[in-house]
Amino acid sequence: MRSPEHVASAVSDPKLVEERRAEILDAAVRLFSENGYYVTTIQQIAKASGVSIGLIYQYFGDKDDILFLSLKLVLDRYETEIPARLEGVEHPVDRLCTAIWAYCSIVDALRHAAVLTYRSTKSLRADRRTLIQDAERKTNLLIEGCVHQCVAGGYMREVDEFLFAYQVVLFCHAWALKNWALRDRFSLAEYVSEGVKLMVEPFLTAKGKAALAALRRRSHDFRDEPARTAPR
Amino acid sequence: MRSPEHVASAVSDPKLVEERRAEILDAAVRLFSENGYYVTTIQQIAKASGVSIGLIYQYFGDKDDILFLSLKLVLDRYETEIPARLEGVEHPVDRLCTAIWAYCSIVDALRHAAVLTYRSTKSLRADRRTLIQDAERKTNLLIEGCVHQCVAGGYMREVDEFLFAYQVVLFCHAWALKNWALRDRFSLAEYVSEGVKLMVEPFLTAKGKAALAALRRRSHDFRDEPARTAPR
Amino acid sequence: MRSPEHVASAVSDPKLVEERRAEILDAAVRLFSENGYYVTTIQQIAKASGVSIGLIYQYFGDKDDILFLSLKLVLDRYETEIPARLEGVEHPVDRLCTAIWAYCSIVDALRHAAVLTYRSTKSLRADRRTLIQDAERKTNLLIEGCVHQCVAGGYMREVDEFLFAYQVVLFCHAWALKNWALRDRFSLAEYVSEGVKLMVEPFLTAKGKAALAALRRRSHDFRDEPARTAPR
Amino acid sequence: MRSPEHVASAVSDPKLVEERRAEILDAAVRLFSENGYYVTTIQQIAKASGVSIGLIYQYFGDKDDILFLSLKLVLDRYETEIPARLEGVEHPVDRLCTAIWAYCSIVDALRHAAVLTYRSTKSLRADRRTLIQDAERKTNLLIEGCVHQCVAGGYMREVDEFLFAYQVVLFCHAWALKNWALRDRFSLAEYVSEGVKLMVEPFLTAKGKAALAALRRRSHDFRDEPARTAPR
DNA sequence: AATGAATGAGTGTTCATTCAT
DNA sequence: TATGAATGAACACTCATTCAT
Repeated sequence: MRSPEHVASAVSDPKLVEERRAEILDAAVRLFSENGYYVTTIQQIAKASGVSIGLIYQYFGDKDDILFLSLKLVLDRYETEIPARLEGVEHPVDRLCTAIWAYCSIVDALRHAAVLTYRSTKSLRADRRTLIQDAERKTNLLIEGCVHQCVAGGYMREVDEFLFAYQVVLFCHAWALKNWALRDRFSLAEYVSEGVKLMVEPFLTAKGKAALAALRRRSHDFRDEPARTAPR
Repeated sequence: MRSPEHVASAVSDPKLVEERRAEILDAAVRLFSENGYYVTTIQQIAKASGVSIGLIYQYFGDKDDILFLSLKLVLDRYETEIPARLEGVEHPVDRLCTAIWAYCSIVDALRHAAVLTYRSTKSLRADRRTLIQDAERKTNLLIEGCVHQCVAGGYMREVDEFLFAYQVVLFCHAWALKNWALRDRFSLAEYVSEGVKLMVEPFLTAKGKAALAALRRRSHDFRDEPARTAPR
Repeated sequence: MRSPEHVASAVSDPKLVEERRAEILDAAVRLFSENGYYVTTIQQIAKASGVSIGLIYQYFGDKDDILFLSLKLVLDRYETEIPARLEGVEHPVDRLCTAIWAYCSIVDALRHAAVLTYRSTKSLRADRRTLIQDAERKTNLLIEGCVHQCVAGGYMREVDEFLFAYQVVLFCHAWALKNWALRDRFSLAEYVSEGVKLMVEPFLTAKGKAALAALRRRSHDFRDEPARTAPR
Repeated sequence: MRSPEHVASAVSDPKLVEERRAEILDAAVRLFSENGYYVTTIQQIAKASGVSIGLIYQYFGDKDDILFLSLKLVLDRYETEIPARLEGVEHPVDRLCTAIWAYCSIVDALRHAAVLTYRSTKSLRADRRTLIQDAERKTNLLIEGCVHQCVAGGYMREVDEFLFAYQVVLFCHAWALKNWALRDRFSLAEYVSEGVKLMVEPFLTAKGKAALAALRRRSHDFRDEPARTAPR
């Protein structure tokens, strides 16, 4: 999962590689997110992660590698945490709403890092870019799956599931991308709630609507839902 | 409109300033869009626009200025061309659909430049960034206005107009941002058409639905609509 | 005197050359004095003197020319004004003291420009530097002449007249060079008065001392002497 | 003493910083002295000191830093070597004359660098300029102390000690500043000897004169005095 | 005679990367 | 494995000078 795929290291002990890379990437993601890829220097990453410059080059081939794995780290969070949050949630409508809620709250936790994926994917070498796009597609499929179950279960009328899922994903990303415009008008919970009204509800069948109503009764519009994402 | 506001030039003749700046920005937008802000050098811009390095600094204070005016140029296109396309369009539903169509086709024409606004706005100096965000807000209001008329005219049921408009805008931007994922599945016309189905149709009242149906009869699902934006 | 010697102009009318050069040099001396030769740009000189950049190159060959004539202008002031102030002064001791007073007050009026001669003479092309040094020598001879008359007249005992004169000149220059250290402790009049005590008085014969005493009685220690240099 | 105060280095090992800075400053002082601050490029300093351009920026913040430490180096020489030469010299008159001799011979050894302090102090950032002026004041106090002892010991009649000392300092600096005019007329030893006659002797009391005469008998007018400054 | 737009070599400075220790 | 001093190509930006008008 935390795949070192495509990125070679001069260090042999895989456990050490794992560990050190995590430390360095942690600092890199923070710095890239705050200041951007080109503005962040290797020196800064070295200082922030408490290792020497030379060591960074033992664990990463070059700066592009660090960016790649930084972006991968963010996308892996989506891919890992959304399913984790869906665990135990059975009803398709519940699953879709929970997925939206989960995605938005992860984006909220990683706000700057989420923006980074938009800012810096193009700075990646072409082959790496494709890998990142593949990872994004995979996350989209998570959402698309939820949508499909809703449709298949008769809770939602037929839609272009691919595009529908993409809209949902964009909506979640927007919480980071356009936070400057949104934060004055919505809390995260309100944002998710409005998102459901805007994107999900209109497509629900009678059966689906009933499910959503039941869900709302239980969760008071998601408002009491504790943030399950560990804040960073 | 093509506002040189906030950016001073060493050259006095305003006509010449207008002209040269346009030439240089033209090259800059292209290069920034293709390769990114930091990767693009002033040398490259100079060569691509056929002027000397020194001359660029007679028309722009520094590289940040060039980025700012490049982004402004793109946003100004939205702000100018969407109203132009709406001219003569009367019916609120028609206006909303036309706005979506117009926005998407402008984004299509400026594909890389539209991505640039997401990639590089954060590279701007903070005060400049605010100006760009203001310009984005203004374009959003164009869409929001269309939505409001639909609601006020009873063609659409009540919605959070701000968020609705933002969803529409994101959808249009997505055509550029996620073109790598969308182009295999949709032509531009199909994309717009699906967008209407996904974002507009579900909210229309009976009256609104009738209007949309009439509209579709006339325009054959937008599919025959010629691209009215001058390609760049 | 205001010699355009060694500096060619593209403009033929000598009166115009005289006039324009004066305007430009006026600005140049001020800017060079305040900010230094290398920091001052031709653009700044053009703006400050109210002429175009191109015109400057009609009246001066290059930037070095402007520096040369700027320095020459300052040295010419010494050479012109010191004799002017000595006019009508007969007694050798009086002449020497008046020369010191005159030199110091010119330096005071041209404070920054006087510093410029120390800062920037070395920036001149070698052949030009020699010309400036010649001009300095000429001013020194003015002082040396006064010293010689004192000695010849029996008012002063024998000294190395050349070195004595140089000490006097340095003392006058120091008012500009070390103004940061001197201005808190002396007014200009006090400085000159102390200078006479330090450099002249110890060398006076009895006859010389009497002359100085008479002089002081008349001029109240120079303290009431009005500044005869037109401030610039 | 060789104070790196106010200038930070990216390199941690203080011994290495000391060493490298010395190498680089050595080249910088030479180049600045010969060609001036603005004409000297970092490239030249790098080449002359045998290090890379980048390395210079590991040891100095910017070019201004290099100038500051260059000037400081020169002033530190005065401050260190004059007291060193005075060590063991007891008699006040002897001390004053020795100080003059020492100062002049240091100036002689650092001829161009001494000129640099006059040429380039104003090129320094304002806060740095003040530090340099403070250093100059400190050296002046060295001379002033000698003068004071002469007066206190009854070897010299009362004078403005501050100004007297300044005259002495100017005289020493003049050996560098006006070397083009002086070298044809005086050897260094003659210059110092004449300086004593011009500045010191006239103020000596009978007691002071006797001391000077004794001194001269011992040192044969300073003429045999070996240059104790290591030439650079 | 006068203008000022245009030029581009040259500057200080940065920073990814290497490599001796 | 780990360090961080050392490198130098590459960058943004400046400014003396030219020249068409």
